[in-house]
Amino acid sequence: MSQEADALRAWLGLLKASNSLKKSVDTNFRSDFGLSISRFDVLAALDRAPETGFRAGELSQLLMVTEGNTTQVTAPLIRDGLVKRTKADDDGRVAYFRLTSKGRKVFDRMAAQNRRHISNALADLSSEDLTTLRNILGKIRVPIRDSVVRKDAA
Amino acid sequence: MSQEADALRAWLGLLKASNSLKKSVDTNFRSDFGLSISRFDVLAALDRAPETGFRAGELSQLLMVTEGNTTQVTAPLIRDGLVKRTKADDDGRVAYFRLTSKGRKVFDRMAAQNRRHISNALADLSSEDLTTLRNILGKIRVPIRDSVVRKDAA
DNA sequence: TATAAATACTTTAGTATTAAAATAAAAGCT
DNA sequence: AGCTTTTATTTTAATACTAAAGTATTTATA
Repeated sequence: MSQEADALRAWLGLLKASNSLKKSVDTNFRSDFGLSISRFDVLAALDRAPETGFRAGELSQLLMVTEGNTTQVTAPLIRDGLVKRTKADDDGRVAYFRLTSKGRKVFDRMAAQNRRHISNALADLSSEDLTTLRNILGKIRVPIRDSVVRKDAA
Repeated sequence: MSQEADALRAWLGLLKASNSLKKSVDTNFRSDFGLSISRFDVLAALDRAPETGFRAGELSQLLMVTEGNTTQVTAPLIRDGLVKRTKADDDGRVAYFRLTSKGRKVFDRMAAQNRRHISNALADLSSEDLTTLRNILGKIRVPIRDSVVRKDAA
C-alpha cells in the first residue's frame, strides 16, 4: 500500500527535476539569445524538416501543442526572420514553415550551448545512469482519460 | 564525447515524461474538480501549513514561483472560499493564507485521486525502480547562472 | 453545379507564469 | 518627529499555453 506513497514521491522528484532544469535552460536562452525555450523548440523541430518544411499541423504534433499555439509561437520568429511561412500553391489552406538561413545559424549556436548546458547538468550521471533513467521513464504509462462523455450510451 | 548526446536524449525523455504526465493530471483535476494543477499545488502547500497558515512569501518559496504568481493563483481560490487570506495584525504588510474547511475537504478528495492516478501511471515501475529513479534524479545539478551583471566590476 | 461537410489554419478569451513597477507599511537614521 | 531605506505584497505588461469559435478552402454529394 505504500507503493502509492513511493510513486507519489518519485513523481514529485521527477516534476521538480524537470521544472528546475527547464527553468535554467530557459533563463540561459533568454539572456544569451533573447529567445525562450518554446521558440527554440520550434527551431529544433524545423531543423529536422525536409526542404519544404513542415505544415502547421505537423509542427504542432511534433511539439505536442495545439495548432493555435504554433501559430502564435512562430509569429515572432517569422517577424524576426528566423522562420519563413509559405502558403502551399496546391492547397490554399495549408501553410508551410521552414528555417531561414539566419534561423539555422541561430539554432546551431543555441543547440551547441544547450548540449553543453545539459551535459553539464547531468555530469554526475554515469553512462549507465543515463540508460537506466531512460528505461525507467519509458515504463511510465500516462493514463488515457476514460471519462469521455459517450454520446450514445445505449 | 557522445556523453553530450546521451545526456541530451535522457533530458528529452525526462521532459517528455514529466510534461505528458503533468498534462494528464491537470486534465483530470479540471474535469473532476474544476481546478488546475497550479491551484491544487496551493492547496497542497497550505495543507501542510501551521494553524496560522503561510505568508505569501513562504508560499511562493515552497511553490517555487514568484510572489506575483501567488497573489494571482490564490485569488480565485479565495473567491471560491477554499482559501482564506488574513492580514497580520502586528505587521500591516504581511498576508497569511490558509485553507478553509471547505478547502481542506476539496484538497483531501483531490489528493486521494491524485495518488491513485500517479500510482497507476507508475504501476510498471518496481519498488526498486522508484528508488533508483529518485537517486538518479538527485544527481542532476542545475547550473547556477554565473553571468549576473556585477555592478562594481572594479 | 450548388450546397453541405470536412479540413487547415488563425483568432479570441481565459489561465499560468515572470519580471519589473507600484503601493504600503515598518525600521532606521538625524 | 521627520526623512530615507528596506521589506512584503500587489499590480501591470508581456509570453506561453489551451479550448473553442471563426475563416477560408477543398472535397463530397445530391
